[in-house]
Amino acid sequence: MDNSSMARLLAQTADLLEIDGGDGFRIRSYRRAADSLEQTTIDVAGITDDVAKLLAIPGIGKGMAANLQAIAATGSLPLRDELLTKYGSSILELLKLPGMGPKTVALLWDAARVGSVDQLADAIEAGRLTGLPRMGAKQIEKLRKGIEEYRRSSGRFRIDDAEEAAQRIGAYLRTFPGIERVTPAGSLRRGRETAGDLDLLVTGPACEPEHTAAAVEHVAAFPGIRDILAKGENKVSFQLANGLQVDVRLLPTESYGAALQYFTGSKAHNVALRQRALKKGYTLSEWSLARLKDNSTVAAATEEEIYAALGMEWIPPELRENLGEIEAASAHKLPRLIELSDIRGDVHMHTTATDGRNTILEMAEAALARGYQYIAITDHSKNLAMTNGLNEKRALEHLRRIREVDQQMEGRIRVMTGIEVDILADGALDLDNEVLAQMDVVIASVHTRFEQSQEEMTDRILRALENPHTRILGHPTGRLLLQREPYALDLGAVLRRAAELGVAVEHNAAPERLDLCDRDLRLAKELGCRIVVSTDAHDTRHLVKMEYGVRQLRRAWLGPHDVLNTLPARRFLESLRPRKSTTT
DNA sequence: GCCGTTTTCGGCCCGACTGTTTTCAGTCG
Repeated sequence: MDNSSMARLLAQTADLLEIDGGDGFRIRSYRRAADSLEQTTIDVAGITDDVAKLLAIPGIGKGMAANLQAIAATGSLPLRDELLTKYGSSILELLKLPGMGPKTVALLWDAARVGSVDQLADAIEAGRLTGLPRMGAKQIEKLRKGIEEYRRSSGRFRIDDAEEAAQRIGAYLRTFPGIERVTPAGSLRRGRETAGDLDLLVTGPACEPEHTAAAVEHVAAFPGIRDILAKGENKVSFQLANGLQVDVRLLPTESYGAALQYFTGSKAHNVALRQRALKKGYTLSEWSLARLKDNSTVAAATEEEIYAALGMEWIPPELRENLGEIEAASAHKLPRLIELSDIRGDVHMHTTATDGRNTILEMAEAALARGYQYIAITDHSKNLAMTNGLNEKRALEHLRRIREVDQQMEGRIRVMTGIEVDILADGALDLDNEVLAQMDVVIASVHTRFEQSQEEMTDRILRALENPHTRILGHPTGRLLLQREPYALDLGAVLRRAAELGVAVEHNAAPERLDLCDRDLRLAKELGCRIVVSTDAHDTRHLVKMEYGVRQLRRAWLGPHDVLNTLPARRFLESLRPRKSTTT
């Protein structure tokens, strides 16, 4: 079992203990152990028979080591199983509803025997919640909305989870002699934020017609499979433990391009493309582009050939949504899209000073290794108490240390000073202007989404933009993917004002928080916003998430000139809103 | 349940906000 799966079991146990009213510190130690397993590079399953090595992992003591051994031996944890038996296997999904914490879950269980989202919906309909402590009309309405949202989003998976699964399965498939290429198609290849399922296209000698039997068996023997849904001559469909459905297709090499094109989609793009093929006297299928009159093949082995035969440039998968890309490709006027290698710096990251896991120096070294020319260290401000946010005094101390590291790097990489300052309910920033004035990069972000109306939230952010020290608006929509709606705000008004004032808007690249969707990014460009893409890294390893952010930018048709942090360090800083001097 | 000790037990991130409250419990970050 991999570390993430073990971590999930520990985290679930923590949630269950909390519902069960267990000791808070014991619960936290389970959470900490889970985090630790996510972070460590050690393969924990491989060392469970060596207690000394287990104890060397932070957050793992004698008790937790025994838990890990139990997991390795049985695939589960006795305490977790016991609690799931007590409360039912669906109890944890309730925690995903907004405003629903362990205490409320416990209350609903005790008072109404509600143990799942469906049961909660029934209980609300039947009016069984009215009269319960802390269950007023507003609270019940909030739950009702939360259930709707939950039902809408369940069934889709975050792109990084899908990607991780694709890589794991791909690595496994390639161990089979005769399997050469494994390519993800579908929404993963198009770079969407979520994927409903995973399409993997496989080619190689073992995938040629009439010879697929052994390869099919190999696919079906993938260790992570929960359930096989279908198994034919050239397709295996299965479900992973997390519910993600995977379709693996074995393809002859000569029709690989046609299949890749077909299964990459989108549907709208393919429909438009097929219409175009028909006009030219061709027919396009997952097997080939062929002449209508005699069914002879025109192109099939590569996508490039197919698009070329239709009189088009090859279209990057991110653009295939039938939003004008077919016309542009026909006129040979596709834009030069931004690429990961265009990014010269990452300007939003946290360190051990607040809730990050690496030091300033470690972040700088990791960014240097990625080939960046600069970074900005932007830790949290004091209002985020839970993260050990910086007050004025600590922020200035931190600024000094950032400058020291900058010196230490001797020009190999520029380390800019910065802060991610919190936007309070009234739109004020939670640090003194004298401190903000000394920072290279001031990112102002909303972190708390209390019940503000759309007007109030918009106003809150507009006020923050007016603060002359705000240089970047951080994660503007606060959307937590697949869990919450964005907090309602008039994004158009915010982006318009940001453009007027020269405040850059951040596209947060972290997949768990992809913030401006491709449509929002198109709007930002139309309105003339300066756009910054950054990872919000809390760990050196998070720096790679830049890749996901860049893919969203590509989906929005953005090029290198549309994004500020493709510029060299000095020009990047000059392109931000001018710094306000300290004294007025 | 972990940790760091003053080696045997006490400490373990905390402040803002909401709703249902008559003074506060619960959630969130």
